[in-house]
Amino acid sequence: MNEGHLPIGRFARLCRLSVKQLRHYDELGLLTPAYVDPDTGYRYYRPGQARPAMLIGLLRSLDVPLPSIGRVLSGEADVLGGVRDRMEADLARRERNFAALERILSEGLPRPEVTIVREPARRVVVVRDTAPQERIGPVTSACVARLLAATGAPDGMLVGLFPLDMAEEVAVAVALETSGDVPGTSSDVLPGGLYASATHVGAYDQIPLTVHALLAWVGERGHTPLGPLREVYVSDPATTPQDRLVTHLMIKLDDLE
Amino acid sequence: MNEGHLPIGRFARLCRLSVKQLRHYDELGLLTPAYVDPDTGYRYYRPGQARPAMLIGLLRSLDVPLPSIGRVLSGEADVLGGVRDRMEADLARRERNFAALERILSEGLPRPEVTIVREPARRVVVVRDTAPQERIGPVTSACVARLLAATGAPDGMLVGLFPLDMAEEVAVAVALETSGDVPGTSSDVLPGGLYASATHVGAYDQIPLTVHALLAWVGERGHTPLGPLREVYVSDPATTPQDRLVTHLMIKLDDLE
DNA sequence: GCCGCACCCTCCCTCGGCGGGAGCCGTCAT
DNA sequence: ATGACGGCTCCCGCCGAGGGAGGGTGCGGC
Repeated sequence: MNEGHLPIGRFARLCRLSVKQLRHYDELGLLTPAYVDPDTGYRYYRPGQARPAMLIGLLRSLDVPLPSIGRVLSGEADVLGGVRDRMEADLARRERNFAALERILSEGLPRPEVTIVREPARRVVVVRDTAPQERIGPVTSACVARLLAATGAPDGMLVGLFPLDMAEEVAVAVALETSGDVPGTSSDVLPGGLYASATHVGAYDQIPLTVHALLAWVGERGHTPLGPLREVYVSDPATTPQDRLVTHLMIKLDDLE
Repeated sequence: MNEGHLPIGRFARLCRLSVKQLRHYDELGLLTPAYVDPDTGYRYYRPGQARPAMLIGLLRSLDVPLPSIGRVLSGEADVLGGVRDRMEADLARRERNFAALERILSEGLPRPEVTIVREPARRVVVVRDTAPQERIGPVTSACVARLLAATGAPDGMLVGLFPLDMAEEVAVAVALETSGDVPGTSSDVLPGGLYASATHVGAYDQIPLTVHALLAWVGERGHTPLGPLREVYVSDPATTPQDRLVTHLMIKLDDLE
């Protein structure tokens, strides 16, 4: 019984894990000691448990969550694929955040000029979709492509519409001003009225920076923004460098007194 | 007193924050309500507080920690620069982890062949430095450059020595086998004896994968690894593609019985 | 047989940034 | 006056540990 059984401290040194970690993994059922003394509660491990123990350490060092590691250890397939996908999305988000922070550091907080403009109601054709937050960019591009494919050449301003409260799934819409109906698309009317408007210069990824400044301006004056945010795409992203893209951001205001 | 004072829920909608968040920021002193009713404890905010509130929201959306945001709000300089540096290091680490996970997914867990070899004691010249974990790569390269600059052409095997327990600061050493003293470097002797050895093929970033496999092999047999890990650099990273780099990993064993 | 030391046990607190909910009270429009 | 909200405080949970309190054990030396 005592042959080759290691108490937790020795086993921890062998596997380069802490005693706390081993107890935690025992508690979660990831790595049960080969023998637990029923009187004292002492945990004893066999050297053969070093490989699964170190596998846990390896995967943890790669930021794989413990529940996923548990499923890997129990032989479930495709667990790591899912982890990989989540890590990839997380990585992309962090890269965007990092780029935004660098922009703030080099250019300061965006303080765009905000103006109040009176917009007429506009008759538009609309293409809609939904996307998780991190896929908004490509999904919007796809909507634009579908819209332009349906209408041919653009004959009016191209507008993106996004809800202000960013939930898990975001309803994305792209609208193009038009004079008549276009088959295969839904026609709609964007409401007119007073809008607060600011201009964003830079990559589409960093639009949230200017949106925040716009909404701060609106909030400071005690207005409540209404309805979806409008993004008027002024530049052609195919021919303009990312950091020169111009976008007008507009939000409808409630009663202006 | 009531002019333009908003209760917490209305202010939360205005700033696109949750009531919970606003209470939390109040508790931390990041954003104190303009007025708190001393009888009821009700918090009231002014529209002018929307800008700092939304700044908190913006920075949080970029993963800036709340304590750092607090220092930004109180006008401290260079806070975001520090945050940026930490984010950059974190991002690099996550990218390495992601690459390692992709390797595991495409090639499976590394299961290198492990052999026990008898090594002679080797007389070497050594260059030492210390580095935080995430800077081990470049610091090691710099040590190699210094070593080669001091010795001229390499006349023996090039070895990296790394402690097994990865602490905050890691002592890095690079050794080159030599027959005589070289001025300006320290001379040393690598101990001989029995070593467990495995071969890593791939980027230096992913050496930990094979190290884990090697140590698992050692641990499974009940041996305790001794002293620093040796990495014998077989390939020239200047002329070999990253995923073909060959490195021998060796660890001294205790008494083999 | 006994001492001491290293080791082991369980239980609880801490960190960050909230979300969820219980249980209670305030505000405001009808 | 009444009900529908909305506000308040307090506590728990998440994740993956680390830290420490307070107490029991294993083993070597005398």
